[in-house]
Amino acid sequence: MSLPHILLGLLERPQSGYDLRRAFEGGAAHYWSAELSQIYPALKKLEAAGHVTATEVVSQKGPSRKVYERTDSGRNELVAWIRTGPAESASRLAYVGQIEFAHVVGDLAVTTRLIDTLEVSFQSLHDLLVDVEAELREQTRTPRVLHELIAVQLGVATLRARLDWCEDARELLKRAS
Amino acid sequence: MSLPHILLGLLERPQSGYDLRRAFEGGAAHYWSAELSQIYPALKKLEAAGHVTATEVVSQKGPSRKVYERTDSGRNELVAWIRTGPAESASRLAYVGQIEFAHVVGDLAVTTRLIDTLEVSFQSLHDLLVDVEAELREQTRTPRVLHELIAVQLGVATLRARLDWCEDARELLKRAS
DNA sequence: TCAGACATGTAATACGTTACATGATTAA
DNA sequence: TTAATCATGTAACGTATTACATGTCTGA
Repeated sequence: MSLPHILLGLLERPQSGYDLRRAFEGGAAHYWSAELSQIYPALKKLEAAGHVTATEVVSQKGPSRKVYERTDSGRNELVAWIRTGPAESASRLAYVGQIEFAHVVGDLAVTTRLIDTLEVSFQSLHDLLVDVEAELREQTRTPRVLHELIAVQLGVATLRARLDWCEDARELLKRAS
Repeated sequence: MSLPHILLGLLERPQSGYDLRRAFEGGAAHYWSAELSQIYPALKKLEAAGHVTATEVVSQKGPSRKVYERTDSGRNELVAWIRTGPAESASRLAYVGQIEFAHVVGDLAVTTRLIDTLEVSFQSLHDLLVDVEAELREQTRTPRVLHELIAVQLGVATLRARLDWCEDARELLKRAS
């Protein structure tokens, strides 16, 4: 049950469901994602549980927004979740399987193409996270900023490692052909 | 629809459902996982589709096993999947959120404890993968071995990066306290 | 004899994606 | 005028976890 807790965390600042989805396309993309069809019901359940409150706000552009705000109860629930220790779950990176099994194709160029395509995705997320990291470095080092910095650095480190791997893997494939 | 394809890939060597689950606890753990309750129905569907065949084999220990073998049709399906390009999906690493939001706890020691616990998991998977990598390095460099090596190196590189991050993050937290 | 590994399965529940439904505002 | 973005929601379907159900063999 992580999505509700992730939403509670992101609601450090009051936001609408629509805003929260944009977080999953931006700085939060490296660790979580959810569709609007999952976010809206999740927010309703959090409201029913008293963890957030909703306020209808007239929007400048488009229909009126429902801005959600975290309550003390929601804050307590978030703290309790964090105190239970790391919420680890299994990785599901199908593309690694595709590479591992790609020998059945009988054409190393297919593997190289897989890696080239992956590299583009890795690079764009990496660049985005580096920007987020730079912004955080310019801010006063409050506990909040410190934690955000640590979290984004995990993403940057992971993506740097994967980008390096792309080069190394391509080199191994070139030597083998 | 990745699980069936992952299973087809792992069935490079004929195996039972029980065997396949053990793969997800071993060398395949860094990119995929599935429970037996998901594996058994998936194998049945693959059999119905003609992508695998099942053979009942009497076991030395315990009840008789159902050993699945990939057919030509299954091999073609696997190749087609790999040729469609990388199957990318969103990351879901709730523990990164826990760290990002941990400032609400108001106690940096909690964040440090999260990182310490994560480090233990990272280390054990890292060590396992390093062993797998070493074994592959000793084998003749066939295309199959080359691809397995490349895949496992992505896991090793990712985990090395995360282990380094654990140290760096702890250092930042120490300076801040 | 009893716990743990071996071995296969189904059922209930929870989580996540895609498709559907509606409508306003803005910029090209 | 028409496409894109803003904004909220439901329904249908697919994927994954937990719990249930059954039974054998081996070693302590």
